[in-house]
Order: sequence, then C-alpha cells, then structure tokens
Amino acid sequence: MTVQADPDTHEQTACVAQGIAAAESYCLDHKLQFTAVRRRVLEHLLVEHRALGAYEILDRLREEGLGKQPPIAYRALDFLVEHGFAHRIERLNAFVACGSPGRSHSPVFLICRKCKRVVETTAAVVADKVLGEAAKSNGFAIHNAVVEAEGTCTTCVSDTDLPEKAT
Amino acid sequence: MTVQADPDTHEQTACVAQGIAAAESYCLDHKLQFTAVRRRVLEHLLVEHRALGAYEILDRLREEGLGKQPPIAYRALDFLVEHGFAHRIERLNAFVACGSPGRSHSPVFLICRKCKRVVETTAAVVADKVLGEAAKSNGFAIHNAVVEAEGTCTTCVSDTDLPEKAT
DNA sequence: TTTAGGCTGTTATGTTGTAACATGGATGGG
DNA sequence: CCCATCCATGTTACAACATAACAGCCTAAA
Repeated sequence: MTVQADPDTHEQTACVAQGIAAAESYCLDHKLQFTAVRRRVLEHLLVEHRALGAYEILDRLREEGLGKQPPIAYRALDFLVEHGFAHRIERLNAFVACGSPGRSHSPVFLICRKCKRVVETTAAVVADKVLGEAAKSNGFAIHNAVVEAEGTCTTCVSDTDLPEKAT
Repeated sequence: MTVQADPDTHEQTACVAQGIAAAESYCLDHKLQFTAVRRRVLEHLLVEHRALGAYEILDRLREEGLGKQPPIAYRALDFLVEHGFAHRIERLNAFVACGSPGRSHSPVFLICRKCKRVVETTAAVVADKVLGEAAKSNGFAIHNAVVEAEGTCTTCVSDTDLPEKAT
C-alpha cells in the first residue's frame, strides 16, 4: 500500500488524487453516483490517513454545508465501504480510506494507539488460508473477516514510555 | 477448545462448571474477588455459547435482582475480559466466554450470522506469524490483536436463508 | 477502631447508529 | 412533453452501546 510519512504535506499529495480518481472511474464504470457528499467524505478519509468516526466526519460536512444529520454521514460511509473505497475499523467504530481500492483483498489493519494512524496491509494469502482452515475444521463458511491489531507505530514508539509486547 | 453442539443440553454440561471452576481458582490464586455478579455474568456467557450484549446481560441481572444500571454489567464484563475469562467481540459490541481461560492465547472468532453463535478457535499462527510479519515490516509493535470472521455455521448453513438468532 | 481499598448503587450524560418518512432531481418510456 | 421510477438527500425521532462521577458499604489489615 501507499504510506505517507508526513501528514502536513499529505493533503496535497498524489495519495488523495489517486484515491479520488480511482473512485471516480470505478463509479463511472459501474454507473454509480459519486456525489459531492461521497467525494468529500472520501477526501477527508484520504487526507487524514487515520480512522475517523462518523460524527467526526459529520462535523466536517456541517462546516462545509454538506449535511447536518447522522444519516448523511452514515449513508456516504456505507456507500464507500460497500464499494470498497473505505473500511470500517470495528475496534474503533470508525472508518478509514482503503489502501487498495478496486482490488479485492483481505486487509489487515495496524492501528497506532497514540497517533491513531491506521496502516492497511494485505496479509491476504496467509490470513485467508489459516482462517479458511480454522473455519473449515469448525464447519464455518466465512463471508467476511476482520483482522485488526492495535499497537504503537514507529514514530510513536520512540516518543515515550512503553516498549510494549506482541499479542 | 470445547465445542457444544446442542444448546438445549448445554446448560447442564461440564462446560459451565469448568469455566466457573477455572475462574474461581484463578481468582483465589490471584486474590481477586469472584463476586456474585461476576460469577453470574460468566455463567450466562458460558451457558449461551454465543455473544451477549451488555444490555442483554443487564436484563438478566435485573431479573435476578443483581443490578439495574449499565455500569453493573459493564464492570463485571470488564473484570472478566481483563482477567481472560471472556472476550469482547468488536464486530458485535458483545461479549463471549473465553474458551481457554488461564492460557494466554491469540483467539480467532468465528461468528455465525444467523444464530449468533461464536466459536473461539486458536489460530495462533494468524496472530503471531502473519500479524507479526505485517507489523514488523510496518514498524509496528503490536499490543493486542483481533481476528473476527463472520459467516455461517454448519447447523445454519443447511437452513438456507431465514431463521435468525437464538435467545 | 480506624482506615484504605475494592465492589456495588445511582444519576446523568455521552457516543454511535438507524428506522421511517418526506423532498427533490435526473432519466427514460410513453 | 409528462409522468413514473429510481436514487440521493433532508429531517425527525429514537435505539443501542458506553462511561464519568460520586455515594455508600463491606471487609481486611494496621
């Protein structure tokens, strides 16, 4: 995936433009409406590169005059998630832009406790395989899997106290 | 882990007694108070063998005269989770009894969409290996991981569509 | 007996999410 | 052109999940 180290310069980077372009073309191809609200929500998610709560997004939409009530934000987020432009982070009740829009994948999320940044990485093959086996031996048919890990990212790990341990 | 096929006979099985006994002895060893509320909540979780919401548990405590307000349930659940007798299922905002209390493990949850049953299986490989690698290459130190898969269990997969949820 | 710690009781409120219905704009068939 | 249809948005109202903050109470140790 694309990783952007410096949030300050991030807003202007190709990251955002690429994400928007990908969504745009996908929507064109699939006759979906990439409306102002949906676009703006995706832009916010792309710019932040961290998980944003629905109400956090709603606040921004309000400031921009794009919507006032929760359903506005939730509907846009549902759309983005449904079509693979964003993911929901269960652990945080929040949403993050997808790092690989268009491609079907089994994302793994690394969530930094301190800065709340979310890195999406694809450990697809192994995760699918191992989970698949676990499911099979328990008679489960998996529709949808979530792998989320909370920890400390490189930039934050140097900062303060705890060196912390794995799982 | 222990899997219990028939919920009707489940209530009386060793499953519950074992879980309670494990918690009891752990609490003794660690000078923790295994109070009535905590015990009862764990019993409910063990009996159900599926994820229960905090308010669902609270309802039962109410019926039994063990508590009326949300904090009662949440505090008991926090205790159980903190000491490894239960897990929180992020995806469902709900809680389930731990299948391997006392042992440190990296649980994977298989959640049935229809009957809401939760099977806990230990695919340590997923957490340790896959996540470990992903984390390493992204400079993350993992504290805590969640692997949750939603799907359809054996008994429900045959039914095709309908009959959701047990209670 | 006093004190400190931990559990429970209670109020109040914060946060997240959705059901249900109304409005309005675009599009395509007649 | 007009209407039916679809889909997005606007709005109200509420449901579901969660916690802050403080009060009371019991027990165990000093």
